[in-house]
Amino acid sequence: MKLVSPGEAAANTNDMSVEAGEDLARIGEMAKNYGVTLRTLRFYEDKGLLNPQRDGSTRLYTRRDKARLKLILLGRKVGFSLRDVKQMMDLYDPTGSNTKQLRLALDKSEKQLARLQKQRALIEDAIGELSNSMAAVRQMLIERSAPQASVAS
Amino acid sequence: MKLVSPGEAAANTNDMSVEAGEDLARIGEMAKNYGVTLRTLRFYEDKGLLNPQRDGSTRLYTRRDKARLKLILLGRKVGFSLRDVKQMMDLYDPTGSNTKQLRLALDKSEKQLARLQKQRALIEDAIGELSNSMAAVRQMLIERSAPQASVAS
DNA sequence: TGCACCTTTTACGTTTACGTCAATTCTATA
DNA sequence: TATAGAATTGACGTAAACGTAAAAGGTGCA
Repeated sequence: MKLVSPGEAAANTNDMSVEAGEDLARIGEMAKNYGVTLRTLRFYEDKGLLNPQRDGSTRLYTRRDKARLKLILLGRKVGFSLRDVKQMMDLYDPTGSNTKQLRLALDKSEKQLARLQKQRALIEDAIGELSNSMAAVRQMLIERSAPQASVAS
Repeated sequence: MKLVSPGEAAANTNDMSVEAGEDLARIGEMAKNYGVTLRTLRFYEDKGLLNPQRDGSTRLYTRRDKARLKLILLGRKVGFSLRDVKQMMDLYDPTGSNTKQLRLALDKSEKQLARLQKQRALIEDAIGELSNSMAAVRQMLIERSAPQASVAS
């Protein structure tokens, strides 16, 4: 039950309790590699998005977990909720054609795309309003800082 | 202490406990006129953003409250937090030039504008990523729905 | 052997802007 | 007078995605 010492995970010959050639990562390495915190990884597991193996109580992340994490992060980036991501990933079936999964993903994506476009419109609107207000405020400041201009000369 | 009956607030001669010509609105009317809920108005009051008078326990919103509410809603629209809005409004002084208020507003606005632009960039990025993914998914669906095309003929 | 570092579980805290009761009171109207 | 429609306060709930502590167990290295 010896573990890899941190930083040399690649060059080792551990007990291969699962498969040959698997390079397992512990939580710290995962966090570093993917730019997330330990808490986040545990949180995702708690939500059923990840399922690392265990060596005793230590989490060991496989290639599969890494792929899933990548998907989660992509989903997060485009604005899906974790619940959505889970719903889509839960449909994954390595033995089938995954048509249902793909359809669901596409459906959710279309809706999310619409949301994003709406959001963008809102933001552009806000930018416009804010710019207007700023111009007005600047004008008021000018009038207050140089009122003598209309008196002198 | 008679109140205006709902719907005829304009045509009345009430007791003018405050000022002449004030057309006071109760919370329901305010909500309807500004498209917010009662809860929202009470919440804003709780946060010190509004300060309606009272007739007994009934809230009466003055012209001033309406102006403040408009500002709140504008602030909300451009993405300020209520705390920011309050901070800016708290500087308002009817007897002064309000230079400090204006400077603060401008400062906050510049920062908010930067945030909005950043957000817009993020959203556009997300839209791009999502569109890519969707194209990929569509492609996968095509390959799954018509695999006979590469066999037939 | 001692220490620094990694990891674990559990569980409450954070943020923002309200929503949603619940119980009660007031008021106007038929 | 009965009833429906406003209004009140109080207080817990919600959403999402973690943050942050606490207390403890392993482990490699000097």
